Parts: sequence; C-alpha cells; structure tokens
Amino acid sequence: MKRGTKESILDAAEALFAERGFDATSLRAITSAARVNLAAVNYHFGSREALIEAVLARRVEPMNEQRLQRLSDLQAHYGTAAVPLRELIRAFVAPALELSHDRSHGGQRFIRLIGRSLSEPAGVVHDCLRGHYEAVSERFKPAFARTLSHLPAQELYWRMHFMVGLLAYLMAGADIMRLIASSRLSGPPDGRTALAQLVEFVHAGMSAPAGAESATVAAAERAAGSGS
Amino acid sequence: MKRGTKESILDAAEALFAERGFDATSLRAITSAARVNLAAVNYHFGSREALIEAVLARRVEPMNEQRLQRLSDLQAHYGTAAVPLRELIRAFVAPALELSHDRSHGGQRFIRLIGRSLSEPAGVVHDCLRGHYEAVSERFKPAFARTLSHLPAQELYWRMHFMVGLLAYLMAGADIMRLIASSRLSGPPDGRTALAQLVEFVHAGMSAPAGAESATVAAAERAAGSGS
DNA sequence: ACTTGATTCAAACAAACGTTTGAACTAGAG
DNA sequence: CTCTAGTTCAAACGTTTGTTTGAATCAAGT
Repeated sequence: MKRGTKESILDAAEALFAERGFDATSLRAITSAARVNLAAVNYHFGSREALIEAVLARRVEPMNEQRLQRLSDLQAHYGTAAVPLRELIRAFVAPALELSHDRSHGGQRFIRLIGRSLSEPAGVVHDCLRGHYEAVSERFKPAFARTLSHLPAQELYWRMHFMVGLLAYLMAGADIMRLIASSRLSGPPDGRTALAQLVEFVHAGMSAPAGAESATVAAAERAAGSGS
Repeated sequence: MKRGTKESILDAAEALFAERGFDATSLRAITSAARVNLAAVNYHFGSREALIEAVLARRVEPMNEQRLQRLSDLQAHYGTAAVPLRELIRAFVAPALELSHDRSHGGQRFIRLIGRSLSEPAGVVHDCLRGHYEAVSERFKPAFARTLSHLPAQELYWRMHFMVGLLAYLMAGADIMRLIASSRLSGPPDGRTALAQLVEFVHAGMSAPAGAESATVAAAERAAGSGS
C-alpha cells in the first residue's frame, strides 16, 4: 500500500484545492489529509508548484482529449459541411460537466478544481493551463468560424470567450450562485440540467445577430454625448 | 497629508488585490506600497479581514446603488408594463463596466477587483459580498420574472446566474481571455465594445425558448442509456 | 507651557509557511 | 547475511505571515 503515496497526495491535494482554493491550501494540510509525511511532497513532486501542475494535468488532459475526440467525431460525421452550432458547443462543454459524474475521475470535486483554476489570478495555474488549452483552442476556433461564418472575427472572438467564461463560472461551484439566489428552487445544481441550460444559453447567445455592436455602441455614445 | 493614511491604505490595497489577488497580497506589501507603517492597518481597520471588507465596500456599494437607481428609473418610465429585457440587462451590467471609466472610482483596477472577488473561494470575500448583493438580487429577480414571464422559475434562475457569471468572468480580467485566444484582434479589450458584446450575448441567451431543457435532457439520457 | 487624545513608528511576537537534511526503514539482488 | 537503491520519517531550516506592544510624535485645547 506504500506505493500509493503519490496518488494519495494527488487525491488529497485535489480535494483541498477544490474546496479552499490553491493559495489557501498548505502542504501540511495536504500531507495531513493524505496521511503521509510532509517531505513526501517534495520527494515525489519536487516542489509545491510541481504538485499543482500534476494535480491539474491529471484531470485537464483527459478532459481536453475528450473534447478533441468529440470534435473529430463531429467533423468526420458532417464531412465538409459545417458542424451544427449546438453540437459544437456540446463538444466543448459536455466533457467538462460529464466527467463530474465519473467517480474515478474525481467526481464533483474535479469540476470545482477546473473551475477554480480558470478563475485564478495569473501564476503557476495560468502557465500550466495555457499549454493544455492551446491545442483545444486551435482546433475549435476554425470549427466555430466555419459554423458561424456570418460573424465578424471579432464578434466570434468575444462569444467564444463568453462560452469559456460561462463554463468556468458554472464549474467554479455553486457557491457564487447561492450568493445571489437565496431561494433554492430544486435542490443542489444537477449536472445534467446545468449542462442542458448552459448549452441552450450559449447556443442562443452565439446565434445572436451580428453587427449589433455598432448599434449598441452608437446608443451608448449618444447617451454619453461623446462624438465619433 | 497625514490624515490620508486610511485612504492611502485603501488605494494601495485595492491596487494590489486587483493585480495579485487577495490571498497573494500581504499586509507588508500593502503598507509598503502605501508608504505607511505596517501597524497602521491594524490601527485603522482592526484586522486584515476588515481591510478587505472596507476595500470591497468602497466600490461595491456605489455600484449596486447605481444598479438599483437604474432599475427604479426604468420601472418609473415603463409604469406597470414590463421593462424590456435589454434595458433590464443593461441596468444590471452597465454600472459595473462603466465605473471602470471613472478614474475617481479606481478606473480599470476597480473592475478587476470586483471580478476577482466574485470568483474567489468561500471566505471573507463571500460573506462580505452576500450582504451587498442581496438587495440587488431581490429587486432584479421579480423584474426579470415579469419581463420573461413565459419562463419557468427554474430556467429564469439559471439564466440570471449565467448573466452574473458572465459579468464576473468578463470583469475578472483579460488574463483568462488571452489564455485561450493567442491572436489579438483589436488591441486590449475596450470597455464599451465589451459591454455591447456582453449585453447582446446575454440578451440572446435569456431570450432562448423555454422548455428546451426537457428535450436536451432526454437526448442526454438516451445517449447515456439511463431510463427515466 | 502643559496636558490630552489621536496617530505613527520601530521592534518584536508567535504561528505557519515551503523546503532541506540525515538518519531510519523497506524492499529485492547478489 | 550484505549490499544497494528507493522511500519514509522526525526534526529543523530560514522566511514570511498577521498581530501586538510601548515608546515617540503630532495637533490641538485650555
């Protein structure tokens, strides 16, 4: 059972990172929860930063592989035609939310971990994630551009970011949600309904007519009285 | 000039909190930047937690007052009729983004501070913000419910959360955005275009047809093979 | 000028942090 | 058994953290 030290540390670190955040979790809290010696972290991972990278990589890599796999399947299925928007969104969003049902991948904790890492200030977490997300971003960008071919590049840019931001926010946890909604309508946020609601919202948002920017900007400038 | 100690601390703390995050900013970094003695923080505010609360309150209160003011103006203008969705969204979103132009309110830093505080793990920040946002939430909820009267309560619940989440994400900073988009299309994110893009996206998302949930959930269950 | 109350200051406090160390322990190979 | 490489362990390292202390300084009241 002693060869499980590394995984014990990873599990405990993941749970605590997801619950309290990265900065607020000390190595002592991790090793204490994992019931291993304090020095084991530096022995197996080298440093606290390397531990964080390992914890993230263990979850992010399968998730992003699944995203790319789904996209490949879609593109193979639709051939040269554009992939329907809803399928594209689902390919990007679903792997994140569905892995939260898989207990072998960390279950509900995993989703909080990813969400938290996306809303973390610049630092180790950022540098670590950038590398992982670049491949996904580079594959999804042209796919979205093809499907939403009527959109100017800049508007597509914003909307893809909104999709990512919405997903990150949803994953970051129900904490912030309950900050606003005092009334609980149907128990804790169910992953399946959350996914459905998110996909519909994003689908509608990305389908918004293009060029609305100029109109609203003009309205704002008219209100502010600033000339062109 | 010595009576400006409190405000010097608030300004320095706000800048550092916005830049590095709450956990990563020490009292010594703050007092050093503010060029005041270390003990001044505990003398004027009592503790580090109280400092955080003071920094947040200074910015959040005017913002939320402006939100409520805008909503009141709208409701007075439209009388018993429902306020148009776009106006409702703008009343909630615009005060956050527009205060970032006002240099007397902290300028661009302010927006990062608020966004960061919304994506912070549970703790002082949460307990502090909950009180401030409850009043806003209680006023906007029925307004949205009236405008989107065709929506089931649960769907409205989700979509309002998406709006908040999207705003928080947008405010949290352009850092995360550049994590995904390697290509910069039009320089740094301009507040005005960001506002316009956000309003359009949210407007479309909230206008999405209701009841789509059941359809997509059914599709997901069919795919997963789990019976009703 | 003297007193008073508010503020600033340098110094120290205990606690917690990430990391390092060197010895103890646990295997399997010769 | 002996040797060796891998791993665990208690203890300590030097920093840095938030907070406290007591004397020094300041501004004003009488």
